[in-house]
Amino acid sequence: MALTRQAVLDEAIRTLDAYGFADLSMRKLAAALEVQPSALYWHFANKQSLLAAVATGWLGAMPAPSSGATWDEQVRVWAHGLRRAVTAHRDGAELVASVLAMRAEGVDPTRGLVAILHQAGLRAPDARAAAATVLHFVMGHAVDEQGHAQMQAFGVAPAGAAPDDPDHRFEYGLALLVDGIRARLA
Amino acid sequence: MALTRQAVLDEAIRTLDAYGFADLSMRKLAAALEVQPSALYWHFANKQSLLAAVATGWLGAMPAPSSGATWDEQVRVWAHGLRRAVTAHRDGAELVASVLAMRAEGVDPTRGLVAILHQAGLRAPDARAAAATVLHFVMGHAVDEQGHAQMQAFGVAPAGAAPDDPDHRFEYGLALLVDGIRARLA
DNA sequence: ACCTGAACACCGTTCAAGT
DNA sequence: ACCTGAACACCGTTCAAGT
Repeated sequence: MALTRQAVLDEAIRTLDAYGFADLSMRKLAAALEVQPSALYWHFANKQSLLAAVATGWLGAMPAPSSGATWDEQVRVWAHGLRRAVTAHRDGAELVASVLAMRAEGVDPTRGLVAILHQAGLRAPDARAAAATVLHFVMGHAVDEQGHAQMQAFGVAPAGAAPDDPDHRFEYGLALLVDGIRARLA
Repeated sequence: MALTRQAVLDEAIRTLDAYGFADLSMRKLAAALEVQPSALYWHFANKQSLLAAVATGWLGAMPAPSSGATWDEQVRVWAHGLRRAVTAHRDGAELVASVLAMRAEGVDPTRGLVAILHQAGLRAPDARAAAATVLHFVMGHAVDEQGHAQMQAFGVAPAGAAPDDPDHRFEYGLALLVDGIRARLA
């Protein structure tokens, strides 16, 4: 069976789930596919574009904004959708964050949110700034949450007190952002 | 002259400024110090603890909260202080973000901010959640800003329209967060 | 068109041995 | 105490050559 672009992507996600982002290498991936490392470079220009393709797949599965709801409900749905999309796989948030950091062509989950905020009444530049703020919050939270889960899984629990519930922290931060946006609409 | 812990740290920052975070390796650093790579492991347990020490140095230089001001002004000063601290050197935000992600012992810039927010009237768990929200915003923005500056420096300008001013985006996001916190105090 | 084989230029880290 | 030398177990990527 010929090696397919999609087969590489699927195996990359399996390798990610099995070994984590730090240990997701082209060589490990090639070994899992029973192929030489160099074979991967026929299907992808380099590792970054492979990771970008993985991230694009996840982000493309985000739910479209439901135009029937109020702007604040739409913002909440968008934020939860992004969080779900990037935390569905081990170290997914870290992978997506790394892809966003290198600004891969056309990988911008923010577009839908900008439209929502503009529709709500924010000027275009303000809508972009507010959307970036929400994006940074969701990604930062997701990376933090997954990294923390990873520590516990390896039994490296930090010495301090019991940490706060991630779900509660997420809801609190999101509510705070929504209130901040509301203040700028009035 | 004997190799000193501080000398290693200083040279690490110089190497960072010269080559960027991705190309900051223990071997390059050793070469710059005219020493074998293994010599560094006498002074630091591993690369992560060296990076943690660099980040700790930067974060330790953040201005202490000025207790004479209103809470919102203190939050603004804290956010600007963190942004300055992590963007002072090339890829500084990325380095600090990576250190925060691995939860190095005692590297938590959030302590001062939590105190400010608790003093302002937020319950302790809410103060921690709000502080984390501000932290994620500042770090996300700083990583984004420095990554973008890097692209331009290498002449890889993206095709789209002219990007918004980072300073404006930062001020807007910060004002939004402050308003959101205010809404939860009332 | 699609993949192998072999190489190039790197990594972080360990550890015996030297001084 | 502090560093060298040499090794171990890896990386991403390129490229001629095979089929």
